[in-house]
Amino acid sequence: METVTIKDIAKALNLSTSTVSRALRGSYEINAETKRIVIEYAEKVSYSPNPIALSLKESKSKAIGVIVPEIANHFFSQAINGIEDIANKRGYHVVIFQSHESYEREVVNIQHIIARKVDGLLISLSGQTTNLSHLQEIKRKGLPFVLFDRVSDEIDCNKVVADNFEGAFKATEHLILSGRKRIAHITSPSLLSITKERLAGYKAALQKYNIIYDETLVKYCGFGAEEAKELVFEMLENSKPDAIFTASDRLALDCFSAVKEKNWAMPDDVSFIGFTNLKVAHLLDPPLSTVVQPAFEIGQTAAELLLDSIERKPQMMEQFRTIKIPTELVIKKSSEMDFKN
Amino acid sequence: METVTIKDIAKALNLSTSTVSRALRGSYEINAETKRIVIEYAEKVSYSPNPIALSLKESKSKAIGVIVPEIANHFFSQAINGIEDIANKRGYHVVIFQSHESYEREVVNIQHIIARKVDGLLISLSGQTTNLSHLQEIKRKGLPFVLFDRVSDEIDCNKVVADNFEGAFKATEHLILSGRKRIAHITSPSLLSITKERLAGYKAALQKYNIIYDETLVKYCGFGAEEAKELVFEMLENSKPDAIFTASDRLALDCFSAVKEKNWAMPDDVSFIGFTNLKVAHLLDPPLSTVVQPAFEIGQTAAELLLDSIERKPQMMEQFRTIKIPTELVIKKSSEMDFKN
DNA sequence: AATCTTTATGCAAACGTTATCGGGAACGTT
DNA sequence: AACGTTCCCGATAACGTTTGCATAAAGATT
Repeated sequence: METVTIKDIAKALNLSTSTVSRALRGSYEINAETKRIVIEYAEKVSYSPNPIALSLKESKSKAIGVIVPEIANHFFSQAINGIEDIANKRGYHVVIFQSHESYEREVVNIQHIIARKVDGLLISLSGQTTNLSHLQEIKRKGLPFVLFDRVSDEIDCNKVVADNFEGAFKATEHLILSGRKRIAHITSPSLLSITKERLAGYKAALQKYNIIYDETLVKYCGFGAEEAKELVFEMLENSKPDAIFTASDRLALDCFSAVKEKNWAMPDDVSFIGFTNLKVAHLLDPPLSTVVQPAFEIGQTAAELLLDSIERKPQMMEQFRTIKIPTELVIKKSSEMDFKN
Repeated sequence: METVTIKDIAKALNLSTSTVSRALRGSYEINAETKRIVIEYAEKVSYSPNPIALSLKESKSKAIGVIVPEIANHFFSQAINGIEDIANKRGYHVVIFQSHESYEREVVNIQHIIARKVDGLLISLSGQTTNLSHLQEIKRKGLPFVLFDRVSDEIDCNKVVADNFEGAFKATEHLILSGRKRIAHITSPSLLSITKERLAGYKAALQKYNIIYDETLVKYCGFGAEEAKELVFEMLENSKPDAIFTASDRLALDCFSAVKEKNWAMPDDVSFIGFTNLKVAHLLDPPLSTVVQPAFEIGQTAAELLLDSIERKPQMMEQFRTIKIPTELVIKKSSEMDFKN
């Protein structure tokens, strides 16, 4: 793995490393002719500076770290595309890690990634994360970071989220207006902030239309393989909902699948709408209504915020912001008007 | 971003950096008592070694780079999970880059990732890549790398692929056995090796059942947004296929969607089978038959091969291998028996 | 002619770590 | 008393780069 270094150039040209370094960076104090020679030679041997050495010296790396629960999730892979888009435009690399919804993996990932001297972090919390001391720690260290999508109230920092309240409200309202009364809400673990916000939107819509909130219709679902399915079976059996509104890509699919398995017809027996970014929603049977989060845009916004934060002069105190991005309601057959009413 | 270094520990404990370094690595030539003190103190101030400094010194980083066309593609995100699985178990990090099917981005990504001194590379070629000089270059430099899925015949190196011939053969044979005669094959750009192998499998199956190969039934499709759709429209119109067999996740979805848009019934008007890793295939309308590639396992195998290659003693010459992993045929309604025949 | 500027370059330190070498102290062996 | 061992530990160089400082040569100013 022979690589050309500044030293090699210096030796070949009978110059000192400092001169070469300065010539390459176009310093004014180097003779134009010397510069030309150095630059040409560097070009010829295809010199490229060693970013590791730079990182060591400067203690920064022009790289940002991203930690998401799962890249196989559409929402996150699209968000990462948004992050990459901005980061690359501004000259940064993106290093991606997955927590796989595990708190421990989230913590060790953060340690690893910090040790690698990234200039900042974009984090979407794992489903298991309750303790935020690892974040408090990086905040204390002064390492810039932005939370996105899966954020927490328990820490004051920059955040970018979809407007979960609004999305849930619109979805619930739509179900109500299409004649549904017993609307089930199957959602993520109760400690996630997305869960709380969506639940609040759901409740607000019920209230607006004077439907009494029935807590047996709300279920929190963890990340177990069969968990969602059993929950749906049990709910269909006992609570007899006439509509189901799910949070998250994963829940939408698992629950949708479970309803089909029981041969309940959608939308006739039960109307269905999910909070998802699935690209194939319109190809499902029946085509699936969704609340679509602008994942790409969320990623872009989070990256912008982070890079601004990184490049800010240290003296100027930062005012933390929470940016909310509107969602879009896409209605398909799975939640169309209930003609029985 | 105050970080504790070995120097700080040395100063605090009135020792030399070398002693601290050795104590931390448990060297036998350090007094047990001294070791204890150092280790305890390091623990207390939560020292963690600076991997950047190590990389600079050792010229290796315990990190491997992955370059894929698109993480939003199911096949690749699952493959990455397989890669991560092995890499983490063996103490390596994974740095992910996307080429977005662009040759130029592939090249600059490779440059970036090499400059960051990864210990090896896992690459799945972009759809645009024809020129392999960037790979020849890293081969010449002696940097270990493994090609997976999207590989090329034009370079001799380690490769891991699904058994594309077998998968295509089985899919085509299945269509024939269920009564189809005019089987269209919509596939990726002709220069990709997966394209050639799948086409070969398709042809072999036709031949086995004495069906004459009709080249108007084979279409190569690039990565344009509407390309696949128009191709399908045109094909349905002119070539009147009674079955469609597509390569890749992306093509399966785009073509499936196009067939539905034209209101051709599957499987009655046209039978459909795709080469895909879509998790939701069974939820589509109609449920989609697929040739499933063991993406996770391909990722694992490629990572194993790479790490072996990295950790091999330099003196022992490496024998390059190509590992083929069997595919699985999953039949659903979209390609069920044609009762009209 | 003496001094000051300017221009262009080199030297050396620093970032954090480890490996090589060397050496002092304590002990045992002749 | 002289020498060889063993046990611990420290100084230093090195990885590739940038930068503050020093300096040499040449030109400009008295």
